[in-house]
Amino acid sequence: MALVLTSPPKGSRAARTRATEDRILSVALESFGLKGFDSVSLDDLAADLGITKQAILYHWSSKRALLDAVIDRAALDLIIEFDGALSEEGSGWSRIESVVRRIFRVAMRRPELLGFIREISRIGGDASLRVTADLDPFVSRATAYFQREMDEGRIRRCDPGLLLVSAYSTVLGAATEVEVLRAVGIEPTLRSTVVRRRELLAFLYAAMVAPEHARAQALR
Amino acid sequence: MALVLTSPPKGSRAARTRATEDRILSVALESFGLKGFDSVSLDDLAADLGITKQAILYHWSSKRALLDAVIDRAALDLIIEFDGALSEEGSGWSRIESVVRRIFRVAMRRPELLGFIREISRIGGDASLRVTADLDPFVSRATAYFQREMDEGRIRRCDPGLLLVSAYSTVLGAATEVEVLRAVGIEPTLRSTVVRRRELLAFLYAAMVAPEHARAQALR
DNA sequence: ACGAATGTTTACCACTTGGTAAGTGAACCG
DNA sequence: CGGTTCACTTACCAAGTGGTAAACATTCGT
Repeated sequence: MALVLTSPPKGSRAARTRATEDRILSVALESFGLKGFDSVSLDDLAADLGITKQAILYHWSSKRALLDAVIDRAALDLIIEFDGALSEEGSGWSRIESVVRRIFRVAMRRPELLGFIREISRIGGDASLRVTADLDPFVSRATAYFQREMDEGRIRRCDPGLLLVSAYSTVLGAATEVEVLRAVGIEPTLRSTVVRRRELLAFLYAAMVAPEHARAQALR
Repeated sequence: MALVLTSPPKGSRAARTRATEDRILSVALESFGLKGFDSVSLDDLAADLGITKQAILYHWSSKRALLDAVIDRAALDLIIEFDGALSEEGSGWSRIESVVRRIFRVAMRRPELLGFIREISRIGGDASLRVTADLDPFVSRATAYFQREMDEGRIRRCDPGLLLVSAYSTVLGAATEVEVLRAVGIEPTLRSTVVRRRELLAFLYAAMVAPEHARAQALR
């Protein structure tokens, strides 16, 4: 009876509460990201979690409040996934390359995370403001990084914000638009993903790297 | 009494029926595209149209059947919007440029149309299959076009399907990811859209045009 | 050991959902 | 003209929605 993993409570009450809220946020993020906020009822969530809807409403006073919490967690997850790449060493292009690889990895392993950001964009209003605010520090770091790379002539000079958007939507699209891939006759298998990533890197490389720098690198 | 525009029925009964169905499809496309399929109830649609929900269910037997009809109409609209660009004259790059301009125009004037395609991708299943089937002829034309351009050395050689996806998601993203733009500090005004389009064209140009060809063009 | 705080459940509610059944008035056709 | 078809409405319904109230069990502080 000592080590039954299901019912017997482990850890302090506070710890278990945290664990429960964590589980709820996880499942909610996954469901909202894949199916959409309105398509997932509190009863659905509760059923997935093996609890009742009212247990969820105990931790957050409304479905909307739960959404806010999920937004915060998604932003945190995103930052954790990507911020490290910006801190990695390596020259300009290799760092961008590592970010792209990371996005692909996230898109494959956690499609719900990127889907959730899309969903929030569509919901708009306060939800968008919240995720924007949550991600602001990260966005600042990224644009500052682009700016530096441009100043040092390693990537083509242009508006850093727009470059970020272009790169973001290109990578996110290539990583997530499964249906579009299917439409052009590409089944999204692991192998095709590798090919896609390689093509995309070439695409981005040609678009971003400053011509002089590319020539200089090639001559080495 | 003769020219009251509201109530008095005009045209044959068949014509009026067609007009009603057309209105329903228009409003449904707009609502589904902007708010999502599950977020829009039949009552919402009916209220927007000034009719009753049952009038909608008279023309289509279920909400799902209505969705299928909206998919067909969205695909038709897309093809009408874009297919012409593929037929325009002009050299390789200028044709691509005109397609990009057209997508931006559509994204600005009819955001619901591109949003709807995204929504269908998320719904998946039969809905995705349907839109894929609807768009197949158009996709075939586009990839064939890319293939030809590559064969004649006007754009970089790569998988035409992947190139289409990259270009598609880049343009669609830059045109529609309003919230992301906001996050990087760009308010989506008309002027910023023009700037974005110009930057994006440079981005795509650098990525797609074959280097030799670009040099040859530049030397002219 | 005991009362209080905490996390969860059962019971319930008003409202909305997609969908059905039956009725109504106008347009069409003989 | 008279009946039938058509486009649509009014009247419902069962299931599901987010949310409230209260009961209940466990764990905590004392």
